[in-house]
Parts: sequence; C-alpha cells; structure tokens
Amino acid sequence: MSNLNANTPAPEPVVPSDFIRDLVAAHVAEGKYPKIHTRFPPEPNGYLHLGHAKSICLNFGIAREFGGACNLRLDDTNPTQEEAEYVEAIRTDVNWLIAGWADDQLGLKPKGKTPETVIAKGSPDFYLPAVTGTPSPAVEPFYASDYFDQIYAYAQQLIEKGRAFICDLSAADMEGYRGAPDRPGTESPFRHRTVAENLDLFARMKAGEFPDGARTLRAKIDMASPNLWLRDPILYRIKHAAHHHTGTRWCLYPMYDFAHCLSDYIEGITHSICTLEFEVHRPLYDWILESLALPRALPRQYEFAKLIPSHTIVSKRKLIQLVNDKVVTGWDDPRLPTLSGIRRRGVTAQALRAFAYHIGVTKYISLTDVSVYEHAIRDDLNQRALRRLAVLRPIRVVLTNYPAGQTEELEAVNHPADESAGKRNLPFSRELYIEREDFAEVPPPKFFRLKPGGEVRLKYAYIIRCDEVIKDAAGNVTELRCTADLESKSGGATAGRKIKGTIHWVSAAHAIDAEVRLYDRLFTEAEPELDGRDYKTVLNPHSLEVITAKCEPSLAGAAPEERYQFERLAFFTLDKDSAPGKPVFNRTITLKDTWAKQAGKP
RNA sequence: UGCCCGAUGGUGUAACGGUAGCACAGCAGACUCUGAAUCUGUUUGUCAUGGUUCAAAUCCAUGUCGGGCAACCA
Repeated sequence: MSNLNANTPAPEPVVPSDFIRDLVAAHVAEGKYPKIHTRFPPEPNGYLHLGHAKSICLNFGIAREFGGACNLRLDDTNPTQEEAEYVEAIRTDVNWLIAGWADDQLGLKPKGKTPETVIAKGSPDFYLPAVTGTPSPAVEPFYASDYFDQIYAYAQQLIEKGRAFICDLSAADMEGYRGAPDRPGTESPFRHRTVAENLDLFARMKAGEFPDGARTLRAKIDMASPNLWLRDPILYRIKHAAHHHTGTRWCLYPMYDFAHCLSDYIEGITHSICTLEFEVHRPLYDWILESLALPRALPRQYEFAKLIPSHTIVSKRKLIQLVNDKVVTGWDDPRLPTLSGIRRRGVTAQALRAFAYHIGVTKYISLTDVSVYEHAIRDDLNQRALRRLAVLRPIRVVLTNYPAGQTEELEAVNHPADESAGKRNLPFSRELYIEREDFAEVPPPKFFRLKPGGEVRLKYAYIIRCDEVIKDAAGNVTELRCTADLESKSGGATAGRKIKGTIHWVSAAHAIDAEVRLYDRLFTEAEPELDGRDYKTVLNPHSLEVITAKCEPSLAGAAPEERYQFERLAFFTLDKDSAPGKPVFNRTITLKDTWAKQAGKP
C-alpha cells in the first residue's frame, strides 16, 4: 500500500486498454491524424452523473494517453430542453473530475469566438481550433449553438447539391410516410422541389415566416433503406423558442444528427465517441459529412456501452423526478449518482477515475455491481483519510480507578501507514463514551469487544475491564463501570498483554458534538426498475439517518477538502452545511465489516 | 416479421489462431492497539451445434438468447 493523505494523491492506475484505445493506438501508429482529438458533448438539460463520468474518463483519458486534446462541448440544439444553469454545473463537474489529471488536455475556446471562415475548394469551410492548457476567464467551452450560422450554410450547400429538400409534411403525416422497420417508407410529395425553391423556402423558414412544425429541412437519402435513420431524416425544424445561448436570434434549429457530425468536423475532432444507441446513426453521420465534400479530414464515430450501475438510477428524467418529488434534497444530494452528489458525499475524483478504469470499455451492455464502485472509493479513502476517533451511538463508561478531574494527553497517529501524516493528541479522562455496539451484556459467540467481566483495549489508551452494568428503570444499559489497567497504556508495563479486542472512545468531557449524516444506497434492489417496477417501491427507507455523534476535539478543526476515517466505522467528509462550531459530517462509505456479516449469520 | 450490435466464472473484464488471466464479490486462513488495511490459499467460466485448422474463446456457417432502431429529443 502506498502512503498518502489528501495532499499527496495516489498514483494513477496504469494506462487501461480497450477496443477504442486499441483503435486509436493503431491510428497513432500509422500516423493517420496529426493529433488525436476527442470531445465530451453533454446536452445542458440536466446534471452530470456516474454514466457521464465513464465517458469523461474515456474521452479525456484517450486525449491524455495519446498526447491529444478533448473538447468540452455543450450540445445545445434544442432550446426547449436546455438551461444555462446546467451549463455551469457541467463545467464545474468536468473541471472537478479531470483536475490534476487531464487539465492540460481540456479543449476550450476564446470566449465568444465562433468558427473561422475559409474558402476551400470553392466553398466555405469552417474551423474552430481549441486552446488547451490555459485556464482563464478568457476561455469557455464550445457550444454547438455557436455553429448555427455554419451549420445553416452547410445545409444550404446540401440543398444546392440536391441532397436536401424542404418538406411540408406535418409530424403526423410524416409518420405514415416513414414506413416501418420491415416495410419501406414512401417518398414525400415535396421531395422533388427545385433547388431554387428549396433555398427560398429555407431562407424564409429562417426569417420566421412559418409557424412551428410547418416545414422541415430533410436529407434526400433513401426512403426504402432498412436503416430508419436514412429515410430522409429531418435536418432542421422550426421552433420559435428562445435559446439559452443564442437568445431569440433563431427560430430554426438543427437536429442532433445534423449538428453533431458538423460540430465534430468544425472542431477538428478525430474520434467522436458515443454510446451504443447512436450506432444506427453512424451511417447518417458519415453520409452528411461525405455529402458535403469537406476539405479537411473527417471525424469518425465509435460507440461503447454506457455504464449501468446497480442500486441506483442514472436516467436524467428519473433523476429530475427524484429531485422534484423531494425523495432527495437536491441535485447534489449525497445519495444521488450525480457528480455533484458524489462529490458532496466525499468521493474523490481520483476514486472515480480508478473506478472508470476498472470497469473497462466494451460494446457489451452490462450491469456494473456497486461493489466495484464501493471498492474504488474505499481503496482511495483508505490511503488518504486521516484517522480520527468518534462515537456515533455513545454509551457512558466510568473508570472507577481513574482519578476524577485528571486529564492526560495520549498520542495518536493520523495514518497507520503514512508517518508523514503526523500525530495528534487525544485527551483522556475518567468518563468516556464508547460505541453502544462495542458492548454486549449477553455476547454472541466470538464477540471480542466489551462484556461484563471482560477486557478490551481502548485504542491508544488503557485496557479496561467491565465490572458493573448500570441500567435505567426500563432495563436499558445507561452506563458501564469499569476499571483500567493503569500500566497498560502504550509503552507501559502491561501494554503488551494480548487482548483480542480494541475499540474506539472519546473523553466525555472533551468530546465535541457533530451532526453526522449516515448515507446508504438509495435503493434496496440492484435494478430498481427491473421489469417495469416502480422505483418508489424499492426505495431504501434507511438511505439517510441523521445522528449527533461524540467526536474527538481535533475534529472541531476539520477541513472541507480533507477526508477522515472515524476508526472502525467509516469514511467521512465535512458537509457544506457545516457552520463554525457546528460541524456536519457526511458518511461517504462504511468500512468493510466482516463482524457484522458474521454476526448476521444464522 | 427488416436492419444493426452483442454474448468469457455470481459480477465486470483480458487473452488479437498456440497454457483461459485479472479485478470485484464469496469462502478459508495468517496478521492486527481499526473484526479495517495487508498477506496467503480457494470455489465458480468461453451461449449452442456444425465447419476450417496440427491447434478455435478467437476464423466461418446456422441457431439461441439479449440489446438498439420507426421524437420535428439527444
């Protein structure tokens, strides 16, 4: 195990290998492109989640491993779906996830810059190169909507080539003309308009002469194609709607298929990596690009299977529902698989990257068990978290042979495997708190914590024996009266005694209170929506429990960027709801608990 | 019932015609002033049937199963 704390990040895993990277490596080997250029193109219609993390790690990872760049692009061609709020959230999440790892590969553009126009082979060509490695307020992400002028010009070219036409069919009519997967469609009655008429109509569509849905621009391909996406697909539709980035300048917006390949081309993307559902779109992607006789190298699309994590939901629509229905407190609720939620929960970007590395990239649609995710988190946190003592569910212990009023400072290490993490002192006194679970009046087999007449070691302190159990009228244990072996402190005469159990504790007089939020999986089932089941029926009622814990005093100075392990319990991080003197800790993930598993067995 | 894609232990992946490996999970043990970590050992797998070949997870054929595709969404 390597030694590190929050300030000395763990080494990144070795470079992964998968079918896409193999392809890119081959392209590099044959010198197919001067530079590898990928892109991460989210639509700003929601928050980024675990699934996006996989894509980000893939795209930026490739850029990183092959000396290329990866553009951040907002794929914003549908004004009715997208909002500026999401743009900011996306930028934050991407920056967080790649920080210290692929910052130098992040492709942005000078603020406000749109593609440069060049005349190549007698027709306009557009290019918008990325700037990398210069984070500053003067740069911003790419926006597909910044290319509306260029995409419009490309559409005109397509019309001029006789490869696109204006269609007056309504959405309902078009459905009838489309045919079916096993039955060819029929050509639109407007398919044979003249170039001049198409150009004129297209210009008038742009000018706002027609209402929504009145006309569309369609590619002229093949209504009999077995690939539905090649049956004269719509390239442009009329939408009199304000756009988050272009305002009211347009009432005509390009469809994804038309805008995406051209955006890739304009930015000089070489490898356009997307998820499997776009596989059937690839012929259209290529058709558009090839129909335009473009002078520069064309981008190519590659598809991989998206991440499907178990015990959660990653569909944007469902995520919105969870937020709106107040099942969770917001987009950054630590139980959500959103990057903002994950971050607030205390998971580090590096853990997420390690996870992405471990799950691999294939074309096989699979369900990834959360345990892989959880392992990546534990592995990361175990290396960086500072150890602390805190008691979640306290029970009072009085050491009858320890002088009242006496306090001593005991030395404790901050990390058992990293000396450089330093040490701290723990105040010790006659009255303590220990974990309720660490005492059993009637101990189950193999219980080696505290029991009547039994001994246990207090971490960094003394070995104590339980002499007496005090109960209230209802029979609840309220206090344990114990005696300490005063020679058994670290370095003491009897410190070497073999005691099976070691438990954590805090001094009652010195402990500070902290709100602790115990998070757990949001769903009890691996596939919440299996067979159309309503996810509401499998919500985990214990996904959040809020308690007040007794913490060692040093935790009063907890830092938000730090990670802590409350020994023998779990990993925690300070929540943004903390106030001076009122710390709030989020439980990121519990430690593995072999005892709980064993104790739970019949 | 058209087209496209896929199938390797419980789960996720590697092997690119030449010993089926790794990780997670599980189980057993060692160690332990964290029942954590660490270390050791270990159970379980090439969808099926043919074919090509000295040799097939890998190439071919057929089948089976799973997924995707008929928004003026992305």
